[in-house]
Amino acid sequence: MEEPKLRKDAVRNRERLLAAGRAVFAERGLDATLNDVAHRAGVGVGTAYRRFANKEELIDAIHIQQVEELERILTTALAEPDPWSGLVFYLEHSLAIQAKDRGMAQVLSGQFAQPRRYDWGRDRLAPLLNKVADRAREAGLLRDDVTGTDLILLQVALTTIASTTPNSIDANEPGDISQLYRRYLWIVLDGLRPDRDTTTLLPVPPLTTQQTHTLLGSASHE
Amino acid sequence: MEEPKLRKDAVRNRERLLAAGRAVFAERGLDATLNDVAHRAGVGVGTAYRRFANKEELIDAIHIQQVEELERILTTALAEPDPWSGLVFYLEHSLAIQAKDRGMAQVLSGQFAQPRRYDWGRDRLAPLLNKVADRAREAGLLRDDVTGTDLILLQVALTTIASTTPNSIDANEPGDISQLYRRYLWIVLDGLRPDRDTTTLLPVPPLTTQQTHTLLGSASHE
DNA sequence: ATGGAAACGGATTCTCTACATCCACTTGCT
DNA sequence: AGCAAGTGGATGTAGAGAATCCGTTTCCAT
Repeated sequence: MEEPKLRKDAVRNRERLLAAGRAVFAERGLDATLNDVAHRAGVGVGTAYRRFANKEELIDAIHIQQVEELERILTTALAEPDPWSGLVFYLEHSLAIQAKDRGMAQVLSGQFAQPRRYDWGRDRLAPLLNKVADRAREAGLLRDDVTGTDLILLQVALTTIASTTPNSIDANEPGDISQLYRRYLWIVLDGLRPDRDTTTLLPVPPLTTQQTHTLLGSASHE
Repeated sequence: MEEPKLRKDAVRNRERLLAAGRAVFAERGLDATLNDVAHRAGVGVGTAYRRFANKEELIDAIHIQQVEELERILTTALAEPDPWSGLVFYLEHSLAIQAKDRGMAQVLSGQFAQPRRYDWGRDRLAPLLNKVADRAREAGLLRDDVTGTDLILLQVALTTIASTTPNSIDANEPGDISQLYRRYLWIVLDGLRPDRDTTTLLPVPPLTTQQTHTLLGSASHE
């Protein structure tokens, strides 16, 4: 193994940069500059570029942590005894995170698509998410024409609202809007339940997992 | 009135530029360049800048046409005898247009927010859209906690999917994905109907029209 | 038909912005 | 103490889009 072992201050600065990166990318999205991140970390730009070859690499490092976070959420969702509650738990938490983390939302929605860069994360999360959907569907709590990939796409759609909304300073103030996405999440959830008079026959088939990943991993917007 | 009356070739070129602008902005979104548009119009850049002071002004001119188009759709929706069909008609058509016109989607979703620039259009469409929603709700065909602003926000969310999807050349080819957004539209529509066993109490109140316009008219993303 | 105002084309200039490097100086480690 | 490792931030570079300028062409009123 090649472990050049960093000096103590180098390790400390790497840590600071990661934390600052999370904060800056969360607030301003992934077009923030490595200079911005360095400043926030209280460190020179040169240092930033010695610790991470470029912005991509820093984003990758952060992305790994975030995938692990989502993995924990999915695991918890699967541990939930009621499959529907598990599904709701996942969507609520995943969206809550993305509402506060613009950068993460960008990666997960494929709006920062470096062609195959984030496949690793998707490959890791997809099976768990599919299990969440399958479990609910097989229990008769989720309409039977809906799959795990549908949850991804719906999440992408709702994330738009979550990130359009300003992150209020005080979420209790009247007129606070930071939770607005939850309103639409619950409308969607009602649309996903099977217990209704008439469930509409959906006009288009769902995507395969593969198609979904291709779509989100290669689309480039603005 | 001040009508400097343009020369015949100038009028023709203005027309070409408008058409080219619609095409280019539809395909590539609003970050396309006036140079791009000029090229597509078969016209020099200089000409483009003589006919339209800058990109903004061209976009404005196009935007006016598009608002009128939406107005016609809303009017037709209101003429529909069944209020629910009217609502569906509006969403289907509006989304279909935005799926093919990335630029329009950007303006309507507030992703190209020049602070108060597009208020005119919103002010003009909002009352009609509210009427569409009210009519359906009062007929008991739309859940009674849902308003016109909800339709706007849901539309914004669904537009994300519509514009993430590549505009297929041939919409009949198997594996075509250009209609995918309709799948989620219909899930949402099922969530909007009142005829179900349990309608969930929504966790957040709807936005006022004013709030919605502020939100979409000032948010900056990308 | 003709003269001159209007319009045209597109190479060119201007302005920004982000990325990345370089090197004189400082710090941590043995 | 000594030196490799690390640091800061001014500076260089590159690329992209906006807009202009001016020599040439086109329109149209007389």
